[in-house]
Amino acid sequence: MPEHVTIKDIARILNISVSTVSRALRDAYDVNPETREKVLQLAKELDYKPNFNASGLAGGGTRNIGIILPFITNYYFSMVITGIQEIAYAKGYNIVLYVTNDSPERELDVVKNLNTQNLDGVLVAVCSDSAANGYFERIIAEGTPVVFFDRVLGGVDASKVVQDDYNGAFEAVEHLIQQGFTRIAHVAGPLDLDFTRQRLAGYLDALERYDIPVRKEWIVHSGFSQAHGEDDLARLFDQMERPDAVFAVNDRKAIGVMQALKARRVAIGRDFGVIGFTNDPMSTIITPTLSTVAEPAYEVGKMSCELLLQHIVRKSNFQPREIVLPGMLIPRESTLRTLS
Amino acid sequence: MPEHVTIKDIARILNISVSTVSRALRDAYDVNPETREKVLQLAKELDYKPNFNASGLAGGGTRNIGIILPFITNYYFSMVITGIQEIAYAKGYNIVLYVTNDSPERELDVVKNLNTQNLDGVLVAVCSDSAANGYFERIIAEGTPVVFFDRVLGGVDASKVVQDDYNGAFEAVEHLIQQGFTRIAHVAGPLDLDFTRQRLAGYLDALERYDIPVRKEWIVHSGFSQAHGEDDLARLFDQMERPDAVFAVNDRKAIGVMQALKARRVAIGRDFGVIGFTNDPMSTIITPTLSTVAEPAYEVGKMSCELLLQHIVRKSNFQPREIVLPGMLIPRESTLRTLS
DNA sequence: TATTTTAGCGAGAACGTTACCGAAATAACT
DNA sequence: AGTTATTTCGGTAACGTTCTCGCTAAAATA
Repeated sequence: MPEHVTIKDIARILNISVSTVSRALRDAYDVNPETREKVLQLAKELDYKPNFNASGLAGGGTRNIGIILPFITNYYFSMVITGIQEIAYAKGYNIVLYVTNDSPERELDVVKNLNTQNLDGVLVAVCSDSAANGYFERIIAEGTPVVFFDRVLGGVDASKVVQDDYNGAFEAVEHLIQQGFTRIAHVAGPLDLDFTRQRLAGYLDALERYDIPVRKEWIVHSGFSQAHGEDDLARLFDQMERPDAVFAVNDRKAIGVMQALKARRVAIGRDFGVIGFTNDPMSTIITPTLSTVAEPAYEVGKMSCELLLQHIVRKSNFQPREIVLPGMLIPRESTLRTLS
Repeated sequence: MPEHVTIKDIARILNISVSTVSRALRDAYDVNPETREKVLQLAKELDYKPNFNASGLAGGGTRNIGIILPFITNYYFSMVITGIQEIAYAKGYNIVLYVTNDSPERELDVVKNLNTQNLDGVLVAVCSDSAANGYFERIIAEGTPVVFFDRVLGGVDASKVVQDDYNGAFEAVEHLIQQGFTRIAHVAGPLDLDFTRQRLAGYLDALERYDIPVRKEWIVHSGFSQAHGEDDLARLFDQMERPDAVFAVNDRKAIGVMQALKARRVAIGRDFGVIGFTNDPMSTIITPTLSTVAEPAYEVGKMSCELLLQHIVRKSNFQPREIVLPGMLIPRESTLRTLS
């Protein structure tokens, strides 16, 4: 019953060879526009669907692209995937999803077992403490197109798409300063990730720019979760001298910070400024609403995918590119001094 | 350089035929345990990776399973995927992701172009107003294993995994009643989705069970978003007689309801009860915290995937199953009368 | 012992496509 | 006119598996 129409059927009916049909169906190389038209016409009529297993086997593409990332259960990554998916769908590519749970072992296993014969290319956001560096390099050296996004890997010869973490952080801290906060702490993430370092750098440079001395004890870092944010604030409040504002590496941690502040009955906004990074919808739900730097997650996804597809079609003569997309400061109540 | 070791290499080295190697690598049918052991040993040594394109072409499986769903940017679906992914990874299957954006046209297009030759099976949550009924039936009739989850399709002969929407809704409304709310409205979702109807039924039966007359004007329905929740509450408050509590079909709408209530300076909890459905992390972030019915999203994902894999390996002699997983009532501040 | 069964294996043909190369046929030059 | 390019096509061999047979040798049966 699964009577699938193949390239052979088309060839037989049109009384031409399969080679010609194959060529006509892809790019009109070595084929008469007329016969090409006939092939396309008949293919549509018969509802022909190419078999990508065969195509992949024979050396053509599989039309599958892989995504390797730590999580999908947060706003940022799910938006990135949505962006990727939009482009992939438009261009007729399928997405194969690999979630590493932010575990280096899992990531390593995924990359080792990445069947690059099944994949035309891979989009990747590495996990914290990634140990797969060498394996990614090998895949890239073998010629598989790879694009890193958000959590990029240093030193490898591949395209990269990130948001402007440095300037976003700078603007966030600048905003705190302009709101009159001067004792600004930074609740950071794992420092092995590039964007964490970028945001830290933006924080440091903003302080320097406004002649505010850096206090190392006000830079605390741990994981990315809300609980980590709560812990980090506790560590900040355990100190003799407390800060009066926090720039958090992301919204989830900022929300943890806010919850911890609420538990301590600190008036967020008026007495204590909090700003995050991401623009997670949660930041509009929490009271007071959380100021943040909006990340162009959807655009990061789209851009990454577009780059990857370019790499795939141009294959060897494609120069890796590094793209930085701008974020946007979104002031809300958590940094508003005038809040009653 | 991409020197990939194949089944032929193993055969040549061991001086046996490819057929034997092939059999040894899969299930030990017609192969001596000794030679099987040798093959497995050498395969591991050479780091042999099967080519699933070839396998798929030749009639074996592709080790790819598809997921078709409306969104990935909400808590529920992202958790379901995480669950699916966990099982798939453990069993060595890849996940191919199709996001329909809850658009019937898009879904139709995806299903029509679903290359079932590339997929061993498909997991699907249909979109609102799905028009792909017939196409799913065709795929199923062709023998492709399909499991529906959450948003199931009625009448088709396939496995289904859902949470206990009816009882969850019943318990939610019962909880409102027990908290002393009597004028309970229902902010529903699109009624063409089965689980929306189930939750409505639970709502109606709970009212009946406690001898509370149903007021049709207090049952409003629209989409699933927060904005829809705000609109629905406005419609409720436009009426002469207002309810004193709302059971919302999901947390996003419940949050919309809460925001609209806050704008109207209604004391949520004390004067007006709100309960949602899902247990989205947002429900713990909002003030007051939102009571809800926790959905076993992760378990739905795991169970769906397990069922699908069973179907795949047992192929024709697999009886479709329907599984209902229990939810759990989680009372929080938004239904607490005693709240100051 | 003669016969049948069974376990284990191999040969070869698929599966649907693309890559490679050569053959016509036509067009464009001397 | 003869020669050379160019365009358009077809034949055939892959790609790495699985599948369907059929074969051999050993084991079980008569």
